[in-house]
Amino acid sequence: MRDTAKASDLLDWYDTHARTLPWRTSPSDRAAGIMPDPYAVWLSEIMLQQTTVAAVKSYFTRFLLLWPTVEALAAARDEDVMAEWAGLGYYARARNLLKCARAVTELGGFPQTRAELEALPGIGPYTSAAISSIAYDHPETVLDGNVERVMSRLYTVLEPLPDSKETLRAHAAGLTPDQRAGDYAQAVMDLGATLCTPKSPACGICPWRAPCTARAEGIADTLPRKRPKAAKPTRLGIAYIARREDGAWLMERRPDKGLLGGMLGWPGAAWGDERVAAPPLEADWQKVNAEALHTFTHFHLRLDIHIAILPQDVEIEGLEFVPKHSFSPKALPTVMRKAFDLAQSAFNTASQ
DNA sequence: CATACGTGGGG
DNA sequence: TCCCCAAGTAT
Repeated sequence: MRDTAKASDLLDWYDTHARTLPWRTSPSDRAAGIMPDPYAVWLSEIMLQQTTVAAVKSYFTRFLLLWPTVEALAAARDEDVMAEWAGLGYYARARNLLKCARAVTELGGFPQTRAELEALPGIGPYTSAAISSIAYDHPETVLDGNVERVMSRLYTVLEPLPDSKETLRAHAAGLTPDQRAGDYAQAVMDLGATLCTPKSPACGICPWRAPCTARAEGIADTLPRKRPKAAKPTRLGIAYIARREDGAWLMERRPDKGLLGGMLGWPGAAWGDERVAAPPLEADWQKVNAEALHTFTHFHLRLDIHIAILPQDVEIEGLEFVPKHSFSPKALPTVMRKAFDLAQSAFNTASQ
């Protein structure tokens, strides 16, 4: 008879192979009663939503330096937080981060239960379970992309995602231990991230190699199955990048809802099937001989760049001039930074 | 329940 | 080059 997967085998593996991460309390420290700061757990989990560990590390460290407590973050200015989040993507997370920090401050601290956590902005089924287990050792079951992959292989779940999600959740719940819930949650995700990887899983050194049914059948690397994705259409647009004579840049704060919501960007017509020539004001606009190319989650974008120098006295309704000394390309979403880089080259060429 | 929502790295 | 994907959530 084949082995049954046991949490203890995974925990033993985690005790010696846990990754060292800036937001993580090691299994030996946890065993000694040292628990992580719930604020750090929450912050890291929000940043890690659909985002790689490598991308998150520097943002996490920077946020903790600037805002060491949830109260400090709650008191931050919105535009400062959005500027620091720039480049990390999924900007609704940053807006919800502030809402959540302010709600938690009002509550006097983070709640511990899944239900209470899930009532907060930006915290869904996965993140509530992650915080409750990692910060408080509540025996909640985390189900993220890693766990879905591990469970689909351990139990050979052939039904494609997302239809198989509840089946996978049941398997994951059956394995979740009452003790060391936080270590277990991080262990199963570490397993998915380091051994049970999407393309070439390292089954030979997996602590669950014996009970893994997909490995026994030689089909581990084909799971989980997923429904095919829709092709990405290409949209077109124009970015109008204007510099005032004193060096200030003409920019707009995008509305909170929708793509790049709450972020600073360049004025320009809405992106669609064709480029609509609608500059924000009359000026001697020059078309830059290069496009900014960018791919979002669900479409490709080709952005023409138009540049102009504006006189000192101009004002435009709904737009703002960002002074030279407070302007930083790093505070822009990546597509806007790409557009800026092309514009800057053009400005430099024009002035030579 | 399906879709919108970023980005950078790897195969 | 291009597609896949990464500690998902909101609507």
